[in-house]
Amino acid sequence: MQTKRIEIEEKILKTAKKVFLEKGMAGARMQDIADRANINKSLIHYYFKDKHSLFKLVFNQVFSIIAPQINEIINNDFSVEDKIRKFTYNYYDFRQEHPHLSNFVINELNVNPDFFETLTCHPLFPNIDKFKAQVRREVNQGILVPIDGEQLFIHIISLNIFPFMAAPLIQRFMDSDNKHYQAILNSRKTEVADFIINSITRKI
Amino acid sequence: MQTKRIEIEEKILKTAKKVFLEKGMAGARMQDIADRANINKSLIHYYFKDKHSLFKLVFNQVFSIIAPQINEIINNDFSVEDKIRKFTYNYYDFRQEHPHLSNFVINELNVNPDFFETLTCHPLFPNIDKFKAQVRREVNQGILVPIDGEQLFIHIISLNIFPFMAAPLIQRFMDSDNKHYQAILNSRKTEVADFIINSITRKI
DNA sequence: GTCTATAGCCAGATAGAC
DNA sequence: GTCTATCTGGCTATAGAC
Repeated sequence: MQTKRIEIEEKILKTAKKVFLEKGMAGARMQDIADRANINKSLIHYYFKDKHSLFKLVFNQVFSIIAPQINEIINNDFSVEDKIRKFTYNYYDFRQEHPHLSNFVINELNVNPDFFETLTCHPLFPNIDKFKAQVRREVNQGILVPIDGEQLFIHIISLNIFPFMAAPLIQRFMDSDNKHYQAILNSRKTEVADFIINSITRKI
Repeated sequence: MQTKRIEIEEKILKTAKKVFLEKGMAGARMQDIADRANINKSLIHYYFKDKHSLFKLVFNQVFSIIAPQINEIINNDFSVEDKIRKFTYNYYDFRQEHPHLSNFVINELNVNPDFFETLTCHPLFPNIDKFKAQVRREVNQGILVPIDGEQLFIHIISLNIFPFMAAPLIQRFMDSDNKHYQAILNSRKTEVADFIINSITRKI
């Protein structure tokens, strides 16, 4: 039955994604994936050859979720300010849905740089040239203070992504419970955008 | 010979640190540590019992390098502005010396939250209460625009740490080579501080 | 203290029955 | 396609000679 085959493939992929995201490539166990998916371990090999093949599929799939988020800053038609507000506002909900994503990608790429080969030819792989040009334009128009588009791009993603990546650690620096830290993250939906805009727009 | 014993212990620790930082706990191999340290694998067990004990030692040692960096923002007597400038300026060189540190700590804590037990009782474990109070004071004095100390703290470490953590990825978003990205990071030594200060100080 | 040899385990992968 | 049983290799850890 063709549909069942696909169902199972997807169940394995979905579960593998969960396990790889939690434990990373080196820490993940095929048996763990099989158990959580309620299937026999051999079936994973039947459908996906080996651990590495499965991982590469998951890795690309995960990147396909992240890439559009980044591209939103780069490719839509809003002003720089609106881009920042929109991205910052949406990022919180995105993280609620996909908590481990960026930790996973960044870490695996650091541990095993070979994976870049898989990524850089990805159809959605972000390139910030358009954003750089837009920033230059708005600086020339006097909307923004003089700032380099590359630096601004780094500011934006740093202020948004890092507080989630290092959440458990920062939370302890603040000696606060999970609920309080979630509230802090939530208020960053607007706080971060205000902070950036306040720095880069000309005051009257 | 007592001195030789200590020499070897330190050689193992130093090498173990290197390997754990590169590969993480799950990816590190005892054989790899032995080979790079030019000693017999059994010796590691003789000196440090097992992999886990060795890892915990390394982990705490690594955290002892990071903690003072964070505490610099929190505990010295400079104004908020000077703290930001100083930390931001020094962080680049710190990263040149210890490139994998924060990735390692943050990732291991995400994969295995149990390690927090080892950390939270660490004598240098940072607590940002003093910084919060200082920010509140400077806001009341009109030096800073109204801003929450916790949010500002998160801004500062995000803008500094993340660009290094995600360096390989961001570099490719920019389609630039390593040298260019290093230049970008280097100019952030002052750029980031200006960016923050520009947002949080009152304009004349 | 340092080595060799190996025990013992566990994980990924495969053979082969059904 | 799905299962059981098993192989194979790799890794941690230890026993024991020197």
